[in-house]
Amino acid sequence: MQLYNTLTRSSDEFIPLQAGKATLYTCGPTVYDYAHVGHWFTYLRWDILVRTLRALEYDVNWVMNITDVGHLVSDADDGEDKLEKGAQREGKTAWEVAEHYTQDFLQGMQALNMLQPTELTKATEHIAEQIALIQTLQQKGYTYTIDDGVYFDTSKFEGYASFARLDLDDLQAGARVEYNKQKRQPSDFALWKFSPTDHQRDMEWDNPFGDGRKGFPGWHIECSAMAMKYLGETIDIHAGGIDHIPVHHSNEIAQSEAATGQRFANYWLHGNHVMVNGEKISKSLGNGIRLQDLADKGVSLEAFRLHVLESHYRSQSKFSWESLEAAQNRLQDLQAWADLRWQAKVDKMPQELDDLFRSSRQNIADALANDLNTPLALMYLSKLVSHMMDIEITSFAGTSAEDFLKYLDAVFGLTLSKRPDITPEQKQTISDREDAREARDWQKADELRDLLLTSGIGLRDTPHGVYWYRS
RNA sequence: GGCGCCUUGGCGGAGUAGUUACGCAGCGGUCUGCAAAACCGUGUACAGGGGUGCAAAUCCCCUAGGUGCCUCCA
Repeated sequence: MQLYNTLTRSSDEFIPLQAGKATLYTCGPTVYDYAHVGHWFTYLRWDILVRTLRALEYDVNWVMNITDVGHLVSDADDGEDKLEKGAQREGKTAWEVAEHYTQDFLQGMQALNMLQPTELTKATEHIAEQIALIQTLQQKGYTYTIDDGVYFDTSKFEGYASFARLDLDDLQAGARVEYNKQKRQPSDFALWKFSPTDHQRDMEWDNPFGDGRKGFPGWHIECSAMAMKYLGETIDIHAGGIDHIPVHHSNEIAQSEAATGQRFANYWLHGNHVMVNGEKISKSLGNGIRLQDLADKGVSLEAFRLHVLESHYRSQSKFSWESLEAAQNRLQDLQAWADLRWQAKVDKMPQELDDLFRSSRQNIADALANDLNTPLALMYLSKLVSHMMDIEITSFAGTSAEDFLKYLDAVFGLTLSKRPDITPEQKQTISDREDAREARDWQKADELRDLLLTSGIGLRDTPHGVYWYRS
């Protein structure tokens, strides 16, 4: 499998540490607000990554974090983080806020038919691991403590700038207002923050770093601590949003590799952002469309998934209702095609068609294995479908058909193989309608057709005969 | 100010040198009891200018526009 690796800025052959196994860490949500479609784009990208790895028969050990503490709003000295801020806004405790949005996120994952990570880890449940990692960094001389917390000294980690290709001098020169004068370099980041003295935080823990003040972990340390706990000091693949390259992932690499002396991750994958009306999605722009908004507009989440697949994860995608409608139409065609498998007039596919399925499946697999080229993979599927809708409409039969649908569901996360046959009664109704048409009793024929429509069964009269589809 | 990325037909979106991408929508036609579908046909798409090559959407340079990061961010 080829993966575009941010570490090398090139498409590299994927070679796991252990043959046949793949360890994967993907950055999960910060649960202080509802996830918007941009978040789901990225999470669906990694869902496809896992599906592709599994289709290639890798045993995937996948960890995703839930950031439920410590994600600082800024470097300001106010000791405020997103959870605490969200809590203030909603009149709840930070714990309640985290729980609410965590549940919402998990429901979203399920609704989108996303795979479950092997481990879904909460930052608040790994405070001890984070403290231990910070202590290791202290012992190795990578940290310094100032009034508001323990910081990582990025100047002590050689190559800090190389991952993101940062120019630290320019970073310094061009840096905006520097809030924290005690920081040695602008790029230094908090490993641990002490609680503010003027108010009580909801989330805070005892720690060995200060003068007895309680505190909470910085954002970056959780990913390193949890990734290494579950996946080891070196992991195969680390994936996340493109925005994380210069800060979060640079920091993860610095603190992890400073602590262990080992390469943290061999492959770094970054998903590009999705734009709405030419702008990135952000709270300040008020364009944070949520899954609920899709449902309100009558867009199925499966259509949304297909829409995500229609662009490549590394290109800056566009989100629009028009595109979603196109995806919905495309999905309906795929579903109508999948329904053909119950209406075959032969026991097994003709050899020629069987060969076409085999080559299509190979092409799809190759496209996915080539840095997750989902749009190209869908092209091969569409070509096969239109060929069948054209001349092989009654030949979608046998285990080849079923296996192919299952393969599509496995790699794309669709539900084409799970679409059931219609009932014997419904089949009888179709047959009765055919009789009525034969007798040119159009009124009765139309009544029967309408009857089927009320149970979600549509009919198409084609030169190859009548066939049904679920609408 | 610094560092990147991008610009493909009405819309979305693949494609890193030589084949119809594909999808959605549209248009003309065939077929059809009707709706729908299906089938056939159809659009001089590669931001602009220059360069290299037998050959460029694809490589190089310039220009224009867009956009991302540098600050929390999928």
